[in-house]
Amino acid sequence: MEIRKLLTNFVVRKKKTETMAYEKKIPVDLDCPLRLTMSLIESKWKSCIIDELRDGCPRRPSEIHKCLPEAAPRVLDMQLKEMVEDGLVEKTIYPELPPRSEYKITELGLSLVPIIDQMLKWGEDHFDIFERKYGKK
Amino acid sequence: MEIRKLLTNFVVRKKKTETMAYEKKIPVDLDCPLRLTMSLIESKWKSCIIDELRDGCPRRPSEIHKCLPEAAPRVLDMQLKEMVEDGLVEKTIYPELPPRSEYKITELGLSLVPIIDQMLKWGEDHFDIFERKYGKK
DNA sequence: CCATATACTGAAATTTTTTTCGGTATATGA
DNA sequence: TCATATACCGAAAAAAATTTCAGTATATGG
Repeated sequence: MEIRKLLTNFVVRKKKTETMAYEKKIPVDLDCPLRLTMSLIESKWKSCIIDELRDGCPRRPSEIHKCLPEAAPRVLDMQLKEMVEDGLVEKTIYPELPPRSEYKITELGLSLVPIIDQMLKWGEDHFDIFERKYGKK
Repeated sequence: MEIRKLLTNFVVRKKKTETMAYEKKIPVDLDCPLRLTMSLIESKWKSCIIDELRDGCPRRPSEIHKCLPEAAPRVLDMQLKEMVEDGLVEKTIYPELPPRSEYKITELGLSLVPIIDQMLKWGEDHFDIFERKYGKK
């Protein structure tokens, strides 16, 4: 019974992790418009990626990595992949060697920029409060 | 060496988990205004809590729980606690029995409402895309 | 031939977040 | 006396997200 439970958990976990690498189980939250929007951008780096690509210029993965050096490249890859699936970003693969690909923000992705902007502005306007509260390392 | 490493990890993990219940280790991300704003609202239910309290009326925890039945009560408690720490919400405890307390959005919390609104609107405007893409259970 | 740069991947480790469970306290009304 | 309602808490389990590691492929330049 105990072993069976452990085994089941292991299998489930394994499967989740596997699918996670390819596709989210529940990619977006359709229950509530607010959670829908949040679920598209709340991963650690997605809002930053949108901010990076907002000018409409295509970027190569290595450029994006350079701009967000704190993020593990693997995560950026995965989050970009999800954003492509969600239609926020489009990807072009050039059949060259060494390989080259580019990510470019879509119309849909651009429509999120005003939200990103407001969050940027809010962060700037209230930075001092939180620096006083949590700052100085 | 191996044991030492495991032990260290254990201690760190334990400590992290313990503090987590009381306070976040790095409560907000001060490195970037965008991540700062995100870090205040990106937890699963925080944006919904703000939306719940936006009218300025104080709410008792049990009312908030009722409005967000999908969230585990424990999480709402913890997220409310963090929001109080961050200054987005204020809490009043009435010295009565059975216990009574109320949460009310602050000025700072209210200043996030326009962002919440924009996300709500975006979610409504683009719901159909994602329902077509990911919907129908 | 060999190191390099590039984009990408699977697997596993680690960290963080969320959930579940079992408990605290005490006035009130049956 | 006893169940009820209320707000809350600690510990641990479970789930999810992130990071790290060790690889794949192949044209190009030394």
